[in-house]
Amino acid sequence: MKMQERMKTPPVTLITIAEQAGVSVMTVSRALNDEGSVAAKTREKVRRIAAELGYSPNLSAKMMKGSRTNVIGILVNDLQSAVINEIIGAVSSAVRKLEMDLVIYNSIGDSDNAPSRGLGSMLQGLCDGLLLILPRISDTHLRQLEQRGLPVVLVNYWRPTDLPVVRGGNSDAAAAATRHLLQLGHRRIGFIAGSAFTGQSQERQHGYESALRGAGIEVDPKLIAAGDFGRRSGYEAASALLTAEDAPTAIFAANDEMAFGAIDAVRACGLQMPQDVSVVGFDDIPAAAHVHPALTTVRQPLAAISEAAVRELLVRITGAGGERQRVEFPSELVLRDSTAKAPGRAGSGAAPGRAGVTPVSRRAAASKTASRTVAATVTTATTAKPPVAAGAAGKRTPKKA
Amino acid sequence: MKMQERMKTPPVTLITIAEQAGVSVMTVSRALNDEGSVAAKTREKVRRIAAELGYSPNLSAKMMKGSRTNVIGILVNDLQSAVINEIIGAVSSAVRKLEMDLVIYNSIGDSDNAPSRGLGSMLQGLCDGLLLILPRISDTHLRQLEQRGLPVVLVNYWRPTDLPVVRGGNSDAAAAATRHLLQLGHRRIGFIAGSAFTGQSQERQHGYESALRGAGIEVDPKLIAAGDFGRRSGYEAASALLTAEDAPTAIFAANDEMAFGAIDAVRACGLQMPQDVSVVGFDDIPAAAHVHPALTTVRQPLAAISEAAVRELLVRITGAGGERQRVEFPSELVLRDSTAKAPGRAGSGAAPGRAGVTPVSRRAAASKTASRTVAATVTTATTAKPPVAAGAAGKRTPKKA
DNA sequence: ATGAAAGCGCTAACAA
DNA sequence: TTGTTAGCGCTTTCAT
Repeated sequence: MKMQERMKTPPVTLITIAEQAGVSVMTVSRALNDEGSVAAKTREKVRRIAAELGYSPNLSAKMMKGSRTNVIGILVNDLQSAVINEIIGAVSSAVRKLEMDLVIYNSIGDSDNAPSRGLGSMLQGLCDGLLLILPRISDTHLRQLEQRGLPVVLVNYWRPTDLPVVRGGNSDAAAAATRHLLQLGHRRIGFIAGSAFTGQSQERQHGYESALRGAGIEVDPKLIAAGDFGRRSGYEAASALLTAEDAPTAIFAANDEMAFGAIDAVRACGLQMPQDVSVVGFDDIPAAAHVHPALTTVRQPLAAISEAAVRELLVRITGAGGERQRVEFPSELVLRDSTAKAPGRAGSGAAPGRAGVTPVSRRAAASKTASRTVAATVTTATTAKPPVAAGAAGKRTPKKA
Repeated sequence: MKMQERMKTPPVTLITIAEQAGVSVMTVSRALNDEGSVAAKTREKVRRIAAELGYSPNLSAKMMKGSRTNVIGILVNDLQSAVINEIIGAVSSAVRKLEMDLVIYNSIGDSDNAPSRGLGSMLQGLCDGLLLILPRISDTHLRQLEQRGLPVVLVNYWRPTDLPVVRGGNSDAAAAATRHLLQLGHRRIGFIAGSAFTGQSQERQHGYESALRGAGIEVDPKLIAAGDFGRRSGYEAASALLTAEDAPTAIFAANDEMAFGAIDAVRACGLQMPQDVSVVGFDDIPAAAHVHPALTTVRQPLAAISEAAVRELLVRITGAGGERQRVEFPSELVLRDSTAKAPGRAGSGAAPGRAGVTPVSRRAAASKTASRTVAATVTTATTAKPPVAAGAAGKRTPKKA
């Protein structure tokens, strides 16, 4: 016996069921899909047999006939990213509510050249529509997608495109974060930029710069350091900023990971957090509440974004109408313990609701993971009105279960 | 103009190419797949045209013919889980090396009843094989899968099954963690169990109990609390343990999330970490290094596990032979700052390499995210020898980029 | 209410 | 080397 034959049950098809039920294949199809008219008794019988046999439809065949598969696809390039994972989780819930299925396609590494191969699979087959999350995809490929006629919605994409986009505020919230630092009396505020793929870093930097200008402060290019959204790059950028002449008293990193790196750098320089240097991040990934000191950062309403993205996609799949090309949700500033009054200054103001709070009581609050959120300026959607009133001032951060 | 017709390019099929090239469909198929014999010149031409037209094969059609799709699927039930995400990332790399594609199917919520619907899609179509990661899947469904003849490999599954399993050590590492606490002088050590789905919590509890017995300590059921792997449940379980009579001086949680909750609970009880109470977790999720105090925990070699799982799956897909039914990798204890000598005791020993380290210097070490790892007992695989020599004592934790 | 036939895009098997 | 035929599982169309 050289070949140990595996006992595979031949797949159950409509034919199998039809034979068992003594009806035609077509009747079975109709019975199972609730389409056309089938005698109640027949449908009952067919369904029972299908259940008994453990029938499950062959999606490929279904799709080949051009009908809907009820599967929507997500294309991501970095499953390690906490933000992306939160979005995926939220999308997952939204999709489930619609009784549809979700398939995630990980195109990590396909930075620019080869995504078409993988895309092809999703495209041609399987899914009715595609959600692109923080794609590094090139414009060329975006256009290819569009032409295929497969419904596509971009999530958190900020570069110019004609494709529909659902996203969270960057610029306004970044400005709010910067103003928060200004109110604490900081005058030299460093910025650590991320990579440019999705355009988000640029938006955040824009908010940072406009807040400075709004306060009558010149933007100093020497205070702007380049990073790549990774923790290490945040460490290095912050180290450079802090050891340079006329170092900043506060650092605004374009994402939380880099902010973590910046915190490490502050300590490595022998400085105290937040007394000597304040640090602000962006994203409010779960770890942001758990680092020490807990990170003041900006949170996008990822659940709302995800739900809207799915809704937009569905509208395009069904052709129901009412598409929006741009949907934006305001982000909100989350105050925690990584920011404090600028050293050697009384501070020209205090954080809302936190005036006079000493570092000690701040830390106590941190241990309970409590934090307050402050509304960022509400971004008005380009072609649609802001779908939710997110970001009410003073709203409590929901505790993570 | 009521209906804004979308301009969809009709999909490029073999037929399109065949017409353009003036050959038959079959020749095109052969040319593109390098199968059969095709004149070099013809193949060249066909390929050029295919490229020009941006052809990408219809996977569904391909699969319907029963040929390989070069896609492997992952079935998960919780994309929010940090552990699962790390596994997925590692699997992703492994799959990419094989020039195959990866599709993730999120079956969250399908705890027991309805996974067949979603499973069906993956099964019937799309993928050549399936990796089940920490599935909550019922035995019935497992068996169904097996019978379909679709190659399946379970990752980190601990309940009894005939299906192939690749997993990381639980029991031995949990015993090592418990012995670590014992060496620090702790005698009353609480255990917070997780949910029972994958059998992992039971394994960890088993290690905990056997270590206690090995030290001649009776297992006290009152020291064992039930959780569900969520942070909140860890908080509640730890609160209960700490406020009970004869409270433990150390708590071993079956995963990091619950350990975080336990740390919160310790503080909420007005106790100091780690002077009054030591806490140990399991998993070493990224956040474990960033909480305060940094968490002593157990790390599974997820990269090795993932690679082995993919390899096992591929072996089954190709029928190349050399299958292993059980592959296990030893896990290792990661010492950080959440564990210290038992209060009011000299301690019957000290953690390897950390004797005499005061809390102060411990915290300093934490800020650099430095940690040491200690080998857990090596678990010998059931039907195969341990594939890697993971867990050398004293090995440095690789710094996260 | 039910059935028969055709065909989606592709490839295995045979034919030329 | 190339082409023809058939059919994968399903649904749409047109009959009955």
